[in-house]
This record gives sequence, structure tokens and C-alpha cells, in this order.
Amino acid sequence: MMIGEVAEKTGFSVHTLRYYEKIGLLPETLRDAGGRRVYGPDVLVWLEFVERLKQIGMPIRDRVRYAEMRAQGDSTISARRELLQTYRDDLAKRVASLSETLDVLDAKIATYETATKCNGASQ
Amino acid sequence: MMIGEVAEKTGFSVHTLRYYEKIGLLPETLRDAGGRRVYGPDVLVWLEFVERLKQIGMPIRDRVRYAEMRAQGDSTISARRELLQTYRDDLAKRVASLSETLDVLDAKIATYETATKCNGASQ
DNA sequence: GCTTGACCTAGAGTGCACTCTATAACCTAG
DNA sequence: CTAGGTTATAGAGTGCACTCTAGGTCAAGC
Repeated sequence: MMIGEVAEKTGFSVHTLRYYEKIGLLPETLRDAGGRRVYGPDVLVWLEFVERLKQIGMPIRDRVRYAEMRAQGDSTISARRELLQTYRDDLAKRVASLSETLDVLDAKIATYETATKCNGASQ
Repeated sequence: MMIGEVAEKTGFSVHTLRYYEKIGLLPETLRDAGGRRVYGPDVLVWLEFVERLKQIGMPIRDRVRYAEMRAQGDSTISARRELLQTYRDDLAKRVASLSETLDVLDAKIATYETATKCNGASQ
């Protein structure tokens, strides 16, 4: 795969993919005779996971740290587990908090609906 | 209340509170003889809600827009409802997606634990 | 052989949301 | 009456995570 195809399949822009390589979030790839990046299919799996880490709010520095440990191999497994565990626990709290906020919003919306029905009075 | 007390009670910094006023996220307050801001207790309730909107990822521009509509009174209720509804629906999706990610992380952590137990082999 | 489009690098620019600095006024306690 | 802490303003600076620009190379199709 060329970089454009990876971009299309993952939703990351070509610019972003090169940027990710520069900062170490993507490993350096093979190049073809013309100097272009050639990716194997594994990169899609990795990028999907990176997207998850991004989604949960892991800052890019930690994503890079994770990527670096991954590149170092099995010796870093327990450190990686710990890193993920920290974010996992935080995420569990955030999901709970967001669910609560969902209820708050529903309540607010409900009061707005009541207010509208009662012809613009109150609140 | 002076600004420092509001900061302490809400978790927003003094700088942030003044910034919020400047951009219209907080209404302009009364001042005492020395030109200092004096807040009523209502501001705490409002800031708590603002914090919720921030937590769900509503960009500050929309938070300001919401604040401005709120200041305009009842005529904006249905617009406000619509704005909240949009973010509410988006939030519901995000909570679902994050729950899924929570499962992905748990699975990943589980494989790491297996890998550690089996003495650093695999993955 | 020439245009078109995807690719390359280095580095500058962007948008968000604060966060801090410099400078000054005020109020309270000792 | 003075020292320390809180407040004020305007505006500069920060960190994050991209995002884009300039200037170029390269391969394929017409």
C-alpha cells in the first residue's frame, strides 16, 4: 500500500501519517525505488488501535511512548500493561461521568420542552 | 463572592474566569467600590453546567453561543434545546463507542497478563 | 514527451483553550 | 504606615495536535 491508501482506509490524512512517522508513532516503513513509503497490512490494525488511544484522550506523547515500547518487544509488556491500565481506569470513570452528564442534558432538554409547550413561559 | 472564591469553588482558575467573562461565557458582574467583581451564588450553578458542556467536548465557541442565547431570555429556548439535543445525541454515540473501547482495552490488558504469566513469550 | 496526480522533505502556520506576565491599585493585619 | 495578598487590565506566550506550503521528484497514461 502507498500512503494515500492507508490514509483513505484509516481516516488519517496523508500529512498526519507522515507526521506520526516523524514523531515515532508509526515505525519507519520500507520505501520503493522512488523513495515512497510502502506499507504492509499490519499498519491498519495498529492505526486502528492508535485511534482508540486517541479517542480515550491519551495525549500523543503517551501514544508515542506506547509505540516505542511496542517496538522494543516483549520486555516492555508489563510497562505497556500498566500504561493501558491507568488509562483504562480513567476511562471507566469518564464513561460513568459522561453517562451522568447525558442524564443532566436529558433533564435540561425536558425542561426546555415543557417551557416551549407552556408557550414560552418560565426558565 | 470575590473571584478567588469562585475559582476555588468551581475549579476554574481566576485567569480562566476573567477570560470566560471576556469572551462572553460569563455575564459581566457587578463591581465593588474598588472595581472588583462581586458574584452571586448563581454563577456557581452556571459554571457547573458550563463544565458539563466542556466535558462533553462542546467547543468554547458553542458554549459562548449557548451563553449568549441564555442571556437573551426565553425567546431562544427552542434554539438552545436544539443545540443541546445535537450534542446529546453525539454524546450518546460517544459513550457507546467509549464503552466498546473499554472492552478493547480490557481484552488487550488480558492478553498482556497472559503473556506475562507465560513468562514473556508471545505477542 | 508531456501533463497529471500522487508522492517526497523541511519547516512554517493554524486553531483551540487557556495561561501567564507586567504593571498597577486596593484592603487588611500588624 | 507598611508589607502581603488579592484584585485589576491588556496583551503576550504556551502546548497540543495537527495542517498546510513551497518546492521538488517520479510513474503512468494520452
